[in-house]
Amino acid sequence: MARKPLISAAMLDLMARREHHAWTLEDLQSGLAARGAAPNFSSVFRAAEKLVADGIVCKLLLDDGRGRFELAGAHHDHLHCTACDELVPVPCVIAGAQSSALEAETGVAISEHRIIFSGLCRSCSGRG
Amino acid sequence: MARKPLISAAMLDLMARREHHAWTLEDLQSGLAARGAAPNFSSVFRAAEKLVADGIVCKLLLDDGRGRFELAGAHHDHLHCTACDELVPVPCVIAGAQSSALEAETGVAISEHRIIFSGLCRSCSGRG
DNA sequence: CTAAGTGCAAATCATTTGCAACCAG
DNA sequence: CTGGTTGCAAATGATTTGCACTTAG
Repeated sequence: MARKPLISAAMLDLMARREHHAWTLEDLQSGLAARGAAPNFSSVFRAAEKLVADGIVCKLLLDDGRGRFELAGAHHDHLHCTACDELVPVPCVIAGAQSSALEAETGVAISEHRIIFSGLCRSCSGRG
Repeated sequence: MARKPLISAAMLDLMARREHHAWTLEDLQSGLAARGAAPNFSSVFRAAEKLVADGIVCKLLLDDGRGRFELAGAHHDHLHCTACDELVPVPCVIAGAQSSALEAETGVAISEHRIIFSGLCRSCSGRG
């Protein structure tokens, strides 16, 4: 067995700490570095992609062009805080009926959706 | 006056033809090329960015990492067709009440949102 | 040996920027 | 001359890939 846990394992462990809800590769690399490991960026990249391939982690791309990785789980949407740049989870507001109505109205067939709200997170809005 | 219209003007003209709802820089360049102009990629890029700066065009980034430009207009959301890769407009399904409820529930302050549905467009779903 | 996981360097991709040439006023 | 456009080449930023090395099984 390895002296050090595999990067992917350490990564999951790190993500479970929820310092961030969604992590950039850089977040992951520095987070791992802070916890003893000092993995190469490529290794971080590959470990993250592997977790995505295994369905343990989800990846999404923001308008800033940087990917973010989050632990997979129940569906939810996100708010991208314009103040602190965090991507925070928010419950989904799209009811099945709405998407059905949209399908009926437009003729499209919807399989999933992704919503990014922009604004201030709880902390930055002063209500945190 | 220029013999050829400025790229930005030709670009708007091209976009108004709605061959696509949202155009990648490559779409714009090849579209312009097909209509006589054969602008440099950088020029296409700058013309598009200028239109965005002028508020005439909106830019958005899909998960494939490529930007798409669309004529600015009333708010709407999009469906990214997994079959033909087109980004088609769909009416917004988020009512003000819903976003207010979400703000009240989570403590965030929402200024805007962006929804990308994934699925089949009208044509590809066979209802087109 | 064999496959998985890593590190390092080099390659990709999609822009973005620097700079000199051009053009209408 | 002057500012706005362009073309071309080089620079960026964020991944992604190639390849050799190590190590558990």
